[in-house]
Amino acid sequence: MKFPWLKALVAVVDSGSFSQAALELEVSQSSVSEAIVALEGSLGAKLLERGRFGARPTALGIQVLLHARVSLRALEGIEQEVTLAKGVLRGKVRIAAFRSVAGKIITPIMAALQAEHPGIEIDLLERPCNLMPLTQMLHAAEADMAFLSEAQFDGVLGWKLFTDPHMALYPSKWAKTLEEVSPARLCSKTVITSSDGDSQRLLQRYFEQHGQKPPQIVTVREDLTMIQMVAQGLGVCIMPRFAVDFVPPEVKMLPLSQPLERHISIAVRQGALRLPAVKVFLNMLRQQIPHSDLPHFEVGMD
Amino acid sequence: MKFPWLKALVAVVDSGSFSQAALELEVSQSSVSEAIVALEGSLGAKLLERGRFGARPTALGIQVLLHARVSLRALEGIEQEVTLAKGVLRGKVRIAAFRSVAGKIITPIMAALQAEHPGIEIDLLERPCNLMPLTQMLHAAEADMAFLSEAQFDGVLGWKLFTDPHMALYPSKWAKTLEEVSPARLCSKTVITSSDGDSQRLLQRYFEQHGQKPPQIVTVREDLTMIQMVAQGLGVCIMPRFAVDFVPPEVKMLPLSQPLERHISIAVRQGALRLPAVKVFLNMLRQQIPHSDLPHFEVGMD
DNA sequence: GTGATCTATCGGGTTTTCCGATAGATGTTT
DNA sequence: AAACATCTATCGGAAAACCCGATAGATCAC
Repeated sequence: MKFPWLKALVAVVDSGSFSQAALELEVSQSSVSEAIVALEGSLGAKLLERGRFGARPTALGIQVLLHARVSLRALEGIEQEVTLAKGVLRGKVRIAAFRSVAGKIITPIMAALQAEHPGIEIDLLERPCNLMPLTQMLHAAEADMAFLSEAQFDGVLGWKLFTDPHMALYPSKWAKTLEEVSPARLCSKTVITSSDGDSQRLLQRYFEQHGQKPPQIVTVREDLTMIQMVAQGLGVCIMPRFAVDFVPPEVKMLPLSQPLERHISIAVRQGALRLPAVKVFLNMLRQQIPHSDLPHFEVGMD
Repeated sequence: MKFPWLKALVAVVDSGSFSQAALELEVSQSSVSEAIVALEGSLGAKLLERGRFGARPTALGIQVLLHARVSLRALEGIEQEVTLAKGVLRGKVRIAAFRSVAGKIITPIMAALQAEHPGIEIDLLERPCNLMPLTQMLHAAEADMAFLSEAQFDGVLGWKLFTDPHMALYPSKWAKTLEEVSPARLCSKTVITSSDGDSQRLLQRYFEQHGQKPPQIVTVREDLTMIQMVAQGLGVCIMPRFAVDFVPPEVKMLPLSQPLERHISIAVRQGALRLPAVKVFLNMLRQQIPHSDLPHFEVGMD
């Protein structure tokens, strides 16, 4: 088993083709091809399905890839550990997050990190959080950390950061005196919510729980579009407060009388908790968010 | 970074010397030396302290080792995955356990495993459970699983298997009619317990909790010796029922009126949960122990 | 001092790795 | 149908890595 073989495998799967992988790895295409052939030969099994389209992993390839990623990531951990011992910390941190978190939490941390540890590079893997549970990216070792919108860590380490209440965005003209919005009142309106995330599912449950027949729910992708729809009087938008960053005067943000909350949490791939860069990131995060459950991590030798 | 370098590093640290490592790896001593020199050179840091004694890791070396173990173990995972896909499962499983568990739980599983998956090899790392928390061996990737005597998983995955009540071993002649033993009664006797495990600490707390001044506590290493001491009338022995496998007629086993229990659990290094062999082991364990919290693990592609 | 037991280094044979060039395979466009 | 675009596979050769045996150097025990 040779290290470059695994790097090639991962690069090919990530980029979708041998030639693309070669570019990313900055080696020749023949090298990549030979590496894969050697790897498959040494294992005695086919890992990639090739074709005109490029290459994709076989069922076995997917399983192997998982271990390969772990192995390679651990090697990066070695380098991080060494550079840390020399005084500067350098290394990559891969974070899976959905948009609102990506923008509001991670950006300031990136800035702070830039100042304090310029060697740390953040790979932000932005994914809609309904597509596939972000925790799965941890299991597959595709990411080191994942922000979740629920405090459900299936089998991975995680901590709750804060609770984020959903708010109602009402057209101002409908809500001159209104101070809060009851489920019953919402039912009579068209409800607009994000198609990202699992707001839609949450809302369904919300109305069921409060004994209301769900109103018409429209899902929209862009936050700005949703708000503009509200401004036009097309309906009421329900979205997490944290995801709202601007409301025009035609729109009024109101709390729900029956709260609907999500719990923003962070989950960590256990192996990643050994990486100095990850520990530093988590410490920054903890500093950024008061009252979270996050403990402090000792970075360096223990 | 080359894998043989890491293999050499791990072997050297595990065996304590370059030459010993060479024997274990079945390569020449010069190879090992060259590998370590190359590794240190490529990292630009010293990882091993050499001397007449052999070699031991520097502070940095210990950190690096941790990642190295993870990386290599993941490689084994690749091979396991491939052989599994070919129909037979082969691979090593490293288990940290204390003696009573080692004997009574693991042995039958080994037998069953032998029959069903003869390719699986079990590395039993038997440690007294008071010396260092076995969970630490998981963090260091020295073991894949660890049996614990408490359901305290600090940061690692784990499940409770069963609760194990402590029993009193009384000289039969003192206990003709006695059916159970109260803390008060114990106080008047010399109490004998194991020096392995944390029975001693448990007992201290036990007496404090039940408002008794602790009696004289003698700790002994060998279970048989303890029982023989009881048979001789030298005192009363308190030990977990699970650790008792034979009592002579001169000794009577009695329950405690105020229960003192330990919770036998199993903890898994998260990365290890990806290894097919580990999943198979856990499934066997689950089968062996009814009513545990252990879930079933799907082995194979998912 | 002698010997035992370590690690480090050197020279050389074998294998691996990597590259550029090129062949083969397979759809797409003209 | 021919030419093209875009993949992966293979070949020959240069450079590098790997591994070994032999041997040098260091350090402690006696």
